[in-house]
Amino acid sequence: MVSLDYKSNKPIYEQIIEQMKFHVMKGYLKPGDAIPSVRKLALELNITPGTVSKAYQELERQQIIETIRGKGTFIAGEIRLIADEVKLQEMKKRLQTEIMELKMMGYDKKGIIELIKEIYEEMIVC
Amino acid sequence: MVSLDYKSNKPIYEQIIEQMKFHVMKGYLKPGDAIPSVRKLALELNITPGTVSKAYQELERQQIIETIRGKGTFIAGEIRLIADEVKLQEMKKRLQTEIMELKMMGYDKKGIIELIKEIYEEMIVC
Amino acid sequence: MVSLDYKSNKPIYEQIIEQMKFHVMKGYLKPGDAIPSVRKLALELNITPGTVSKAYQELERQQIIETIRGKGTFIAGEIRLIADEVKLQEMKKRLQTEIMELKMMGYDKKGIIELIKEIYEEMIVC
Amino acid sequence: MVSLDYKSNKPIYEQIIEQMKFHVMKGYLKPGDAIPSVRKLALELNITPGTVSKAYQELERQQIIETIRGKGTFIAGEIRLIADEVKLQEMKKRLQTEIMELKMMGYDKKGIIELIKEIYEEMIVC
DNA sequence: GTGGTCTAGACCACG
DNA sequence: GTGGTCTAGACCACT
Repeated sequence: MVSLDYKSNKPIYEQIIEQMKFHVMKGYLKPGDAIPSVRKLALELNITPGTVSKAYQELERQQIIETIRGKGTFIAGEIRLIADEVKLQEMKKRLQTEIMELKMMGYDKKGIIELIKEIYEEMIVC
Repeated sequence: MVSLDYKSNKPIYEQIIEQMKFHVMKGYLKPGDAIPSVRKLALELNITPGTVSKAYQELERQQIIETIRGKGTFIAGEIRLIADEVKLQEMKKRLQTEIMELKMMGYDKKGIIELIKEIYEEMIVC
Repeated sequence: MVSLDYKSNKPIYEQIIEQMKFHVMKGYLKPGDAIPSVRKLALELNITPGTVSKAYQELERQQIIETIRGKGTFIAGEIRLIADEVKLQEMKKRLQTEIMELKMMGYDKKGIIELIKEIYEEMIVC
Repeated sequence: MVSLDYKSNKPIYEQIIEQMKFHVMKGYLKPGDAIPSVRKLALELNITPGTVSKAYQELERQQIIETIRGKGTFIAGEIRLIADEVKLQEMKKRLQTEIMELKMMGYDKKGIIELIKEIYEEMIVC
């Protein structure tokens, strides 16, 4: 369900967050679905529970999941990331950096759009 | 020439790298142009020379700049980022994450492409 | 494991890099093996952690080692130095200089080849 | 006569030394031949006289050239680099490093010998 | 003047 | 515990 790249410089807990979001976006996880307990997932991924906990806390903060005391953790009912202006600006900045990098690698506007489309399609299909 | 966001979680040296690349891409810095000395830029940015040095060394590794011993640092002759497969894969992964976030914020394919175009245009113009 | 020549004009961090590569090549260090933590090696060698860190970062760039966040540093899975053309040219130039010196010291072609063989054998055996 | 690579990390003065030795080895410069004055070469190479002077001093120390006061600088009568044990050991160490690097790039013993031969031939011919 | 290296020490995020 | 970043200051070689 969740596969980690320990060598990546991206923190483990962020990888968990990302993949959970991915599963939700693709519909593998639907509102109300239960997700593994902190301990279970930690055991499964062979990491410390603290790391999983950190991921879950952030997911809860973003209202992707909900914890019901004594019951477990579930995908939230209505999922829609809060699109605050600050967050959007940060994203644009990151995208700007990536686009610059692509340009310097020789991609032109058309090539970049193509690449984005390609990534988009891949994401939806598989 | 370089402006830092000291609050950002992005390391200072990376910010310098990014902005130098930006200036090169936009043509503000052309091959052969001298860039500020390590000490000078450090003074200007109110950081230690070591941090500037780290940025410059990484830029040299990427063949964006060239240092001439005892003389200073200059924009390299031929600038073209090496597009090795590993690097490209990493970039695609990062872009995938951004696109996913956008989708979850409500953007559809068209909207995302629009956003990319917008960012691209802004980058070229200003 | 690593022994430094503090008098050498060769930077300490380069000496560390070189010796780590040596150990890998000789099989003393195998893929997956943990290498000493930055602090531990620094203590052992009586140098500052920053210097060790610099060496490790360069080794990671060359894909000799991999760092796992919060865990430590390990010998990479597949080790094969990337043989880009630029690097090879630099090496040839250095070798050319050495060979010239040897010639001027009186070595002829045969003698040089003998010397190279000798160095090669020593390297493998001990 | 002397062509410099300002971008190289090899000091200018060392490049001059090397090339002078090269010319001597190839016979372009013979014992008794005059070499340019410090100022002339400095002008020609567009560098400061101090750098040329440093190179000449080292060449004189190695008994490759001789300065005759009021006359100029000349290639020494009998040229044979002093092959002291220390120097040889340093060379072997450097060669060892290069060979290791080659091995890790995939060269085997035969390939390395081939490369050395190749470099040797190139050096003699051109 | 230039960049490169190193020290001694600090703080941080991650697991 | 781990590695990554940064500071403040030093020394060095090169030009």
